[in-house]
Amino acid sequence: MRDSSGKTPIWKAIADALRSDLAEGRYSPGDKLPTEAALADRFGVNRHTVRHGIAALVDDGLVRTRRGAGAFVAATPTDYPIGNRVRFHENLIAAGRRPEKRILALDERAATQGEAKALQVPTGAPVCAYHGLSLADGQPIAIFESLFPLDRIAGITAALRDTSSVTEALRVAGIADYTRTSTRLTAVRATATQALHLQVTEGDPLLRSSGVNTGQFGQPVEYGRTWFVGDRVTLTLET
Amino acid sequence: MRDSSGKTPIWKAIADALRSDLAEGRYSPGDKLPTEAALADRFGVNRHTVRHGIAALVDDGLVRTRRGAGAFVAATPTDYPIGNRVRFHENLIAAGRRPEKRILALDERAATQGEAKALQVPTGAPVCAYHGLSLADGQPIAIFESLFPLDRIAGITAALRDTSSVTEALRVAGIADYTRTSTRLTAVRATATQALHLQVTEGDPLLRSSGVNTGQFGQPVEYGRTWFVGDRVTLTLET
DNA sequence: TGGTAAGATATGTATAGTTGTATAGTAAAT
DNA sequence: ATTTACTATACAACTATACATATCTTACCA
Repeated sequence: MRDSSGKTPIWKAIADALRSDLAEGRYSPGDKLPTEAALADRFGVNRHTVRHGIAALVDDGLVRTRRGAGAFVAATPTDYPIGNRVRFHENLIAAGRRPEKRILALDERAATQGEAKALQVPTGAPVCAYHGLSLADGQPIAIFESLFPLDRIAGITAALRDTSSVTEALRVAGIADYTRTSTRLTAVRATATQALHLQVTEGDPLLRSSGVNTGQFGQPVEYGRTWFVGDRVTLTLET
Repeated sequence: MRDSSGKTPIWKAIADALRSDLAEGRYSPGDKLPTEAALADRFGVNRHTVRHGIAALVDDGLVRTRRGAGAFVAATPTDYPIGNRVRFHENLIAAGRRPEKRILALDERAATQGEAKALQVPTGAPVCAYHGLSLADGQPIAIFESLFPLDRIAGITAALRDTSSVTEALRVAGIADYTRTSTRLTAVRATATQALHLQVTEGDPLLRSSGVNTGQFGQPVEYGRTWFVGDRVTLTLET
């Protein structure tokens, strides 16, 4: 790697070396790469030169870095710019209630003004807040937050803890049938905390879906919001 | 160059998130906040980063912590800015075919590979490209591009020049009835030229809707894409 | 009923390690 | 002379882990 005909920059040689390591399967998706200091020792260069090489991999989408933690092999070593976006052929009605979930928070609290309005309950009424992360093939697809009015659905919190399926939990809690009244869609920027969970960069475009599900007599039983990663998800509306 | 993290410090983002929770009334004075560990899970960060955020709230006098007990709300912020509200609503079915249009370009050219695939014509087949801008109250709402296969619809270009209404133009061109097969939605960044037309900043989140309209015998007669400004539009899906 | 001890929980503190950023400097190529 | 590639150093921000200390909960016993 030292003065090899002086043509290729050192950082590019390092990037290529790491790239071939990835191609050989030496590291699996999610694995942590050696630290910058270790790589600097191994290649006999300055840490910044290694950083330059890693930055190239990050730019290619092969690697994700996290301050204080390390550099990790990205979930999808092969970039699917267009083809695989459509893999999430989910019906909009099912938005956010598919398998492969990770519960981030599940608690009971008082409804804020906006939430109360959507659920048609008085402000401050007790609600169950279900906050989580949806993944596909280990890759974050969306984060969601569902709110259930505890006045109408009593045991929903415990039910959600068991099943982690909204449909199932509602059924256990006594809501056999429910329908989505309307869905609203818009595009927003990822906040810093959203970006952390979704493993994107702050400010990246997200597709926000919000809607209310109502029970048999038109009473709201769930107010749900979902933020999809624009790069990874295309919602398909069947007519 | 391109790093994987945003600009706002994570601890500050967490502090802001908690602050807005307080402002929205999720927690009342005297209430106990979630534990540091729970918040660390929720935000996907280390416990110390959460502590840093909470420390900021303690410093502001909003929160009081007691070792071994938890963090409790001391006061609620009064001057926390609430996010800007959505000002316009559009029906998804009417996406891109509302009055108040401004034609940006109307010409005939060869279809690209992706466009040809959507229209089910050979690559390079002649199409009519209808490019325009939708406004409401003088403010740009969306830009759209509709493509019509000239092999199937001959006089569409001239018809569009007269009416500027897609439905009307198709009727004039001999397509009396057409239906939208499916609509696909995702979020993208505004390109420089899109940003210019829409009077937003490059990189702002846009809601992209794409779909195909098919004629009486299932033949695609139009491939349309619309980019809505996320800040100004919420699509509402009626069920 | 009431008190106490044990264990689980939760915050506080300490230390070390890792990535991100900023600044300055050196050598070689253009 | 300016740019480019790399080195060198220092510090900031976040992570990881361990442990101390205060509080709450529960069970047990008198």
